[in-house]
Amino acid sequence: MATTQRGGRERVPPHPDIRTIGLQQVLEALVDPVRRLIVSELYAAPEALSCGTIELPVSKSTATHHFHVLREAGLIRQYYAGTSRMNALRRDEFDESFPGLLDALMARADRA
Amino acid sequence: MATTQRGGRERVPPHPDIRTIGLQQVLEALVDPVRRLIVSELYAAPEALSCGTIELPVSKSTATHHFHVLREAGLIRQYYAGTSRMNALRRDEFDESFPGLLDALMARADRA
DNA sequence: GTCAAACTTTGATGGCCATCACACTTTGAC
DNA sequence: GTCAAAGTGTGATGGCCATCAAAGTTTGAC
Repeated sequence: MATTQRGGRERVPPHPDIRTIGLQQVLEALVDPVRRLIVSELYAAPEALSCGTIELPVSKSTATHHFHVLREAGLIRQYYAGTSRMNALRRDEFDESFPGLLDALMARADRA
Repeated sequence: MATTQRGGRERVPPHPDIRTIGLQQVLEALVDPVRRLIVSELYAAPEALSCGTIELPVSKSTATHHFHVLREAGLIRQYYAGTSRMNALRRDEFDESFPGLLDALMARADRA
């Protein structure tokens, strides 16, 4: 009893309703270059990617932190596949709440 | 001699070439809610506004700091008119370098 | 010249956040 | 069961940045 899911720590993390998310939170998420790197990889990918397939210039625990922030800001959706955690952009939903924002940012993803 | 302009402190402050400005700097400028407030006032105004006409929830010295950051990020142009400092959005130039970004952000300027 | 208005500069302070190492958990393979 | 792989959680730390008060500067008005 109470083996794996103790204390409300879900295996599928909570995803906020994008309509409850403000511009401030989104900008705070996207101002970090590592997080923008993640988003641009997902933006370019045809499907979900595991955390490990995205090369990041930070430690694993920091990477976890960044994915967490992006999820809380409504930018990505996460789910487990085996021991890997998959990540996908919530692109359509996000575009509905913030029309044009993602495209405008990703158009410049390469140039610093 | 050496009355007003000592030490290279110009009365007309330097304005960067927008093409030299990166997305990172722009986002760092726009992530601050006070600075977004300034930008949205200028976005809505038909002409340049003096610092004083924009009501801000911070002290004067902090306001000066925010205008400085916005100028360095290529978002506004500043010039003196008497003892007032006027501010205007560098809208067309900025749109050329960051197409759609300002519009996408200002569309949400009200909602947090 | 004097004065007030409108900013600017300087220095100090506080809080937040990205970062890491280290220990831990979960899962799939053998 | 054992083991390795892939992340997660927990402090702790450091640096940066928004903020302010106080003193200074510049200008126009009188």
